[in-house]
Amino acid sequence: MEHTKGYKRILVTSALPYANGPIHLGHLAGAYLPADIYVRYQRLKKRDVIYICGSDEHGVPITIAAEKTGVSPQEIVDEFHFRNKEAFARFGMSFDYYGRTSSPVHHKTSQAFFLKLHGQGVFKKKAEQQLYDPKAGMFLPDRYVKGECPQCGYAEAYGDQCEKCGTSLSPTELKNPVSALTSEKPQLKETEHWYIPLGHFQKQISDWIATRHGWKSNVLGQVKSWLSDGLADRAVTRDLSWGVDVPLPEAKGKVLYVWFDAPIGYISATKEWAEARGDPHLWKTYWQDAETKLVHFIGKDNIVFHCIMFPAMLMAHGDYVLPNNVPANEFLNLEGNKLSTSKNYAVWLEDYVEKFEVDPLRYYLATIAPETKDSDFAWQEYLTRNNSELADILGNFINRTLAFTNKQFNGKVPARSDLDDLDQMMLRAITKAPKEIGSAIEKVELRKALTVFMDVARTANKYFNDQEPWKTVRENPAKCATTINICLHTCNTLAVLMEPVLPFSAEKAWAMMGHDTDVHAQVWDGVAKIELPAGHQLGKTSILFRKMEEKEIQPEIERLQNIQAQLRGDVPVEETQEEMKISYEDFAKIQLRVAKVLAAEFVPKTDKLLKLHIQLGTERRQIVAGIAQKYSPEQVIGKKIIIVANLQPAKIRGIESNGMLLAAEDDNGNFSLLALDKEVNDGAAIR
RNA sequence: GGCGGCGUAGCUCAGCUGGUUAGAGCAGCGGAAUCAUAAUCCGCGUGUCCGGGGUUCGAAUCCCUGCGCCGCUACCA
Repeated sequence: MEHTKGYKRILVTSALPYANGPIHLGHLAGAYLPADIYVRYQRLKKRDVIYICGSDEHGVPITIAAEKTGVSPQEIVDEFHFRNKEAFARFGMSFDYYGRTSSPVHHKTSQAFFLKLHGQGVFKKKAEQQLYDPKAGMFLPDRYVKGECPQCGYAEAYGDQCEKCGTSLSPTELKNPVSALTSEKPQLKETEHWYIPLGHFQKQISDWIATRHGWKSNVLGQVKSWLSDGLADRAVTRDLSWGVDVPLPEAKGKVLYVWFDAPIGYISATKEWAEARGDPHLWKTYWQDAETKLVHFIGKDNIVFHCIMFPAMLMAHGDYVLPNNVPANEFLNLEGNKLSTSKNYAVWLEDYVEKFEVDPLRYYLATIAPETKDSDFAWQEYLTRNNSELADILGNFINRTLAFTNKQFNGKVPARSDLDDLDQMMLRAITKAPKEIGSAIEKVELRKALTVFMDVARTANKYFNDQEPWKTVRENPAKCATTINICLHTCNTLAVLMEPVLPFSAEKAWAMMGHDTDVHAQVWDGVAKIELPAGHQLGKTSILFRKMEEKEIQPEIERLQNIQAQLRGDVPVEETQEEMKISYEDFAKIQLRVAKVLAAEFVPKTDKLLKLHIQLGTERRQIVAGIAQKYSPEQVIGKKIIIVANLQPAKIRGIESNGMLLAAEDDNGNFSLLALDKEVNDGAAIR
């Protein structure tokens, strides 16, 4: 099942990650790791392959993130572009080029694409009524309109969805809508946009889909569902200041819709790659020559864009190849729950690489790749797979072989002599493995590939046991030499076969085998026949996969459990507190008073605590406050602060605290003691 | 509401176009071995294959239906 038959080159893309947040495990398992494994394998097969990715940097969520943090959209995308690029590199992602859609080449490319379609009369122009903020002087994206939810009455619903009851909305449905930018009441105003009439491509797309063999059932299912619903017109422009300007004089203040420009990012990034190689036209070979096999790796949320809209755009344009396959993955869950970027329920790649080894994560994620259904990442299982498979089966086989060779043969490859049945079976196993693993990777069945791969190491351990070289070393040295010779060849084979999934370990293993060549440049098909001549000196042996301990992953598990507990409401969360209305009587129970700080000192052996002596009119008290990370004793002595005077006394780290100081803290960790506007005497009550 | 995917041993999952006593890994139990990262190898158990109906000589595998989980999409058929 050589999918690659009939093709001269392969162009692989992974979904452009959206540059408003960091990369997490779900992204990796779905769109990035499978592609990287696929590409690394194709390189070892000596095929002409390039791997293209980059940051998707336009669209409303980015302008919202910018508003929120008070910086420009460009600053947001700069931050995440470089952070994500760096994190990917540390994870071993082998992109040939990692571009970004804010680049000039991309702007030019997508404008040219738009103009070509526009020139062919592909688009429809439609006028429609949209909400407009007169004070800000702009049309409001759905997310920028707030108002009362018509379903549940929640006052802070957004124009696209109510966060409270979950119903999806359109901005005109909201009662008492206001602009999120200026709080002005938005007005309906006419605006014009260009639409791509996808319905015109319905037949062409259906016919093309019908020729797609070997596509995954989940992908075909989604596509057919869309097709049977009938394809509708879809806007390719919108009123926004952040994005690729629509290259028409009458389209001032309009940009290309992000869904339209993002996939063109694959093309722009390929152009930039070609330029960087000093061959500016090379990109055309990969995008416009029918002998190119184009493969898009994505998550299931992206199916419609890569199987319907982008192909329709490419068909309309006419110069481009269409995707050969779109092996979309399902989603990865985390410890049994859905990942959530906004709730911080995720494992972030940049955090992971600071604390742990990369290859065990690549291995575990590949073994649980959500190929046919959602799968689950569990730290405990990650640890088990690392210890019992990578360390005990694969690593230990290589280690026992090398240790034995070092001890009995001075670290030199012993000569092979007559082969018995077991020897021949082992040799057959390593000859057969590249084909089997390869055909699984070719079909993007990574779990299968990994199972076959690990079975080679299992077989090798059995072979070692059955031949008992520790006995034959005395009784039959020639047989012992043969056994170890074959084990060493097996190690050599494993070192290359692990490269797509375990690139860093492959380098280590290859060096341990005494090679000074590049493991990434080996030839997949000939791997079992690579010669290790008798007398070849092996490199220095070291442990390939370290065993991990429970205590290393315990903090990670606890962190996730805490977040879940908060989401379930076991721990009160801010939102419910905000919502709770209290009576004046409730408020009156709290005595707030002004206090003057007389003395302050750090509480020994704590990070956060200060012990304060305060004056409340005629009364003196001692309180303990958790502000030491933000304020030193010197900074607070003499200050007038606000305290809760009638709080039950408590002992904190054994020190009595008779009251609580008030301070404000925002989401970004900005922290301030409450202070007074004018001078009043200490002890004054607050009402 | 419509559509799609999935529902198999304690856990995580394989089982292609229907055909011998339904499989693997992990966990558990027993044994062998001692070269090796307290590593390896061998043996052992359990399953109304989500429920119900149907097609067939024969279904985990095909069809219908109900339930559950996940996702896409929506008041428009």
